[in-house]
Amino acid sequence: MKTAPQCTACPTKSSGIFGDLSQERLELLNQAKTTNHYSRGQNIYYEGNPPKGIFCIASGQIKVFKSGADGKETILRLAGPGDVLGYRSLLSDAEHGSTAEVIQDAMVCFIDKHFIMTLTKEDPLLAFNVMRRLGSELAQTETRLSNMINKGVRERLSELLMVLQQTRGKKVGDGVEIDVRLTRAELASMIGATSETVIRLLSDFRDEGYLALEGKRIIVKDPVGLLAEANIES
Amino acid sequence: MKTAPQCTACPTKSSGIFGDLSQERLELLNQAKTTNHYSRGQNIYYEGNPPKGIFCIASGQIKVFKSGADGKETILRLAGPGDVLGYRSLLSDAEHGSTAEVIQDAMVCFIDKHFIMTLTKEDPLLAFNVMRRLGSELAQTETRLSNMINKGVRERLSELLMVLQQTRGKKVGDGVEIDVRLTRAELASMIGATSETVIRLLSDFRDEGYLALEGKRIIVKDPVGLLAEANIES
DNA sequence: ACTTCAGCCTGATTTAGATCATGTCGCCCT
DNA sequence: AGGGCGACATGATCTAAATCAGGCTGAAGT
Repeated sequence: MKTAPQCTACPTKSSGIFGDLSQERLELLNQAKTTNHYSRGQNIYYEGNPPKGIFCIASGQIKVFKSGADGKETILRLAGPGDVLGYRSLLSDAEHGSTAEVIQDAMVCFIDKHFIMTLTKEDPLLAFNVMRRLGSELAQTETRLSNMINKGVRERLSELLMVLQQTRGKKVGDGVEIDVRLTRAELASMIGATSETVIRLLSDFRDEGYLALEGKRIIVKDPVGLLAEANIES
Repeated sequence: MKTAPQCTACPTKSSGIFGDLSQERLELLNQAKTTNHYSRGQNIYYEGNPPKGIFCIASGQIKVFKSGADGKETILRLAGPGDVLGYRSLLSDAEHGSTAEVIQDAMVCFIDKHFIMTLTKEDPLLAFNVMRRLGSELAQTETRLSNMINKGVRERLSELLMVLQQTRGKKVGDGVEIDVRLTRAELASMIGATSETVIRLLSDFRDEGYLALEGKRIIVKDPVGLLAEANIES
């Protein structure tokens, strides 16, 4: 059991929604939060559960997904350090519309519903940060929806790889490694495809020199070529 | 030219985001807004334009859509009286990610960017209403995304018809008429399908007794049967 | 060490829905 | 009245990607 982290010294403070909080409020938040460690495979909350508060990710990686009728899951987004989970359901006070599962061991702070709601009402800047986040998630989801409709799997996969490379990339000798361990099935469920199709396309991309595949590692070697495949408009 | 409407007496006040505004603030808003009439086919704003403010719909129907590479459009949502357009782009101060086009003659009030931002900062309840709306739009879009991935066109169409029937339904003698005039192509672009497929499925639904089709009118006669087709989980 | 099992990979087959082609109907415009 | 046009309709193909069916590999468990 590690010592509990301090919000006042949280490395994700500036990138999260609490970056603009005053010192006193941050101290209050620090008192109010509780911290938990989760390991790969554990769930933070489940689709259908009533929301009890929000989760602020200090470290690790989490996938947020919906389960369809036949159990097939659709990954809505990945969340890492600085991201906040569960505020959407809180606003409408409806049950969670998705499940959050840890894919890389994580440290996550929990903030009670009542506390965060009060804090948000008192602090317009916090409210604005939340709005901005919701807005940007909405924009992203709308783009994905549009991509689902008028792009093929190949384009969607290359776009996903580009995004992952930018947001989760780690420079290695001969390229940029995607630094989240995702199975092919998970990649597939982020773009609405099957694992077989993703496997085939990854091999194609490797054969075409865009990627190197070393087991679970994916290293992007030719981002420019890959981007061209994605065929992004605007 | 009709006389300009008064926010203080706006019939959509309670359903819109300004329902909780104080009398004084509402009066300020009333001074600040400008009102425009648009007829079918006119655009309120275009994808790629910088946002200048928000649009509050007093009457009429508007479709909000994204255009794909080949010009194929994806309708993101329909907006009617009480709905507000354009605040998403305002928050991130990015260009509009979609186009808004009038499909039924509309009266729309425009509120300047600076004014609405200030108002939102001053009024936590307004901020909350905006957040709630963003949250519910996000939830809806996430559900649509998930449906795109693990449901067939038939299920998506019946779900859409159920939603339209509930949100835009008008009771008629032998059922509920969907009271927005949408072309088959527009229906198609709301569920990621082609107009041909939608035409075929509508005929099927009619043959199966769920609907009556009279030209452009769609009358839902058996919502229970239709709902069963939609196969909605949870 | 052997078994098990999940993740990966590859090939063959199937299919939902797109695309293409063609025709009809009602509506607006000279 | 005729011509043009956009929406609706229906049949015939085509195809991207799912599904099905194996088989391989490496890590975990007994």
